[in-house]
Amino acid sequence: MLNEDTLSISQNCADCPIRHRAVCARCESDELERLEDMKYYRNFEAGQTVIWSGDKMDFVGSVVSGIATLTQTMEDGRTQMVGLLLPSDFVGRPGRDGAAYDVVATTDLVMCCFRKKPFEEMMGRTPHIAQRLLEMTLDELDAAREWMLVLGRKTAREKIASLLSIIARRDASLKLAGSDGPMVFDLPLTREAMADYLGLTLETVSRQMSALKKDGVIQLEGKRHVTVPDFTRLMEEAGDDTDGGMLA
Amino acid sequence: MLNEDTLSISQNCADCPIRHRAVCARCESDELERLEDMKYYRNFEAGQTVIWSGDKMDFVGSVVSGIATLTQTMEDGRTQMVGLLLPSDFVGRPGRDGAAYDVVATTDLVMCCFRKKPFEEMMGRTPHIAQRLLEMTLDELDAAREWMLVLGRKTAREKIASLLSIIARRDASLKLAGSDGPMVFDLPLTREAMADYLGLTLETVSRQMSALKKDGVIQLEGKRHVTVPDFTRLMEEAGDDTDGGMLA
DNA sequence: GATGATCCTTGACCCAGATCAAGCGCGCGA
DNA sequence: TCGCGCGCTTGATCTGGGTCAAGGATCATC
Repeated sequence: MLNEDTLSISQNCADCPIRHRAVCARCESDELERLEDMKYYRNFEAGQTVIWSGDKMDFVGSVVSGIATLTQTMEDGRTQMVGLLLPSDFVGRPGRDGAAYDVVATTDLVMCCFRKKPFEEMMGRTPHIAQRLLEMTLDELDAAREWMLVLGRKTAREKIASLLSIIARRDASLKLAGSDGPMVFDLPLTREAMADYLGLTLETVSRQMSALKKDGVIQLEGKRHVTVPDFTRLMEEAGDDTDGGMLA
Repeated sequence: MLNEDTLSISQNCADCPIRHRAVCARCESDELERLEDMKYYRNFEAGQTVIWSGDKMDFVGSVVSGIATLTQTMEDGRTQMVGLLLPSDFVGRPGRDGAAYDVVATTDLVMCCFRKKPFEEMMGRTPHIAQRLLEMTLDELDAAREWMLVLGRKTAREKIASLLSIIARRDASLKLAGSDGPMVFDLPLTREAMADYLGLTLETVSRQMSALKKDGVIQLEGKRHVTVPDFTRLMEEAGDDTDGGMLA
């Protein structure tokens, strides 16, 4: 429960792995220098809670490496994941003090944090930071709305296929593109986390994973290592427009 | 299917009903003048489609009066509402050409539209427009995430209660606040639209409305006119933290 | 005042996914 | 090497909400 895991890895923005995709993507080197003054790194272990819903937040920041989840919980314990934070994703909301959601590290996690006050001030004086954040927020809003369709209208099988295709697509975009060969990746989520993402129980997740495997839509090695022999097939199972993701 | 309903009501920004809440909330009068050059009003009748998903959009804009819905539809016809657009809400995404969702007028609707190109340029040169849009987008993102919890984890009865409490709260905030008396409002949505919002069928919506009525949580006069004698009770039925909305 | 059309309600039945329960397999600490 | 815990699978049963079907209420048009 102690988040004192603050490790000041001396690291500078110039060779940051998320340099070109995070909030700071469009900053010039003099602006990066100013950002470096207000920034610090924090490390979290898999399973650790980064922020509790309702806590006061005195920082905002970016995921540098690892994966975290945004979740909302009702009093009786029902929980729903409302966001999946990947490297370069932004955490926290300028202009608001309390955290609205729990943030939990799913894997080991490194975050680049900015002290909130100075960051807000800088955002006021540096338009393209706000513009970049707007862009990122609009993308997140689109993702959230896509997810509303999944939660509201898709069957359990379609939900699982949707999640797998999202993770597969993201993984492919990291490991530089190309190659129509089978897609291979490791699931970063437990069955329970998948259930929380999809509004299902973990038993249903397990059953549908088994069904997709039996039907040859995916292959499983162990519980987490997934091979997708035919991505188009997976997309069909997800109920998505088959040609959907192919533009852009 | 003809949207030629363009009616140039001569109207100026100074006495616009959403002046202080829309994207232009923080604009000075000289900036408003520039906005007036690129703006025009459009009227739609209840039921008319404002934008088809996938269409090229050459404008962005704000809802001035009336209500519209943002919906997503799968090939087989399943549809999910992903946003409810109320006066002052923003439509369209700067920096993207195609519309991502269908926008449909639920009631008669007046929109204040800006030609997209000039608006984008102005946004580049006027930081507080982007900042205001960021603020609004972050609010929408929060609303979308709240809705993900509703869609993923709530029962039919809780879903209905959640929707009613949202509409009741919004209505109260318009009719200036105060008064612990019963809240009274008209539902702006058909049972089918409510179903699309909540990921239910219209039959289930109807049954749960009847159940809430029978249990005295709401009173119904006709199909649309709702009285909420005890808002706290409604919030409990929604499964929300009873004291949730009371801060701020 | 009949004739639809639209929107809504209610009933009967069914099924996808939840719930309850048992057990497997793998990694880890003693 | 054992045992124990965690993550996962699988089976049996239950149920909330979907599906199908039959009207009712209100309104506009003839």
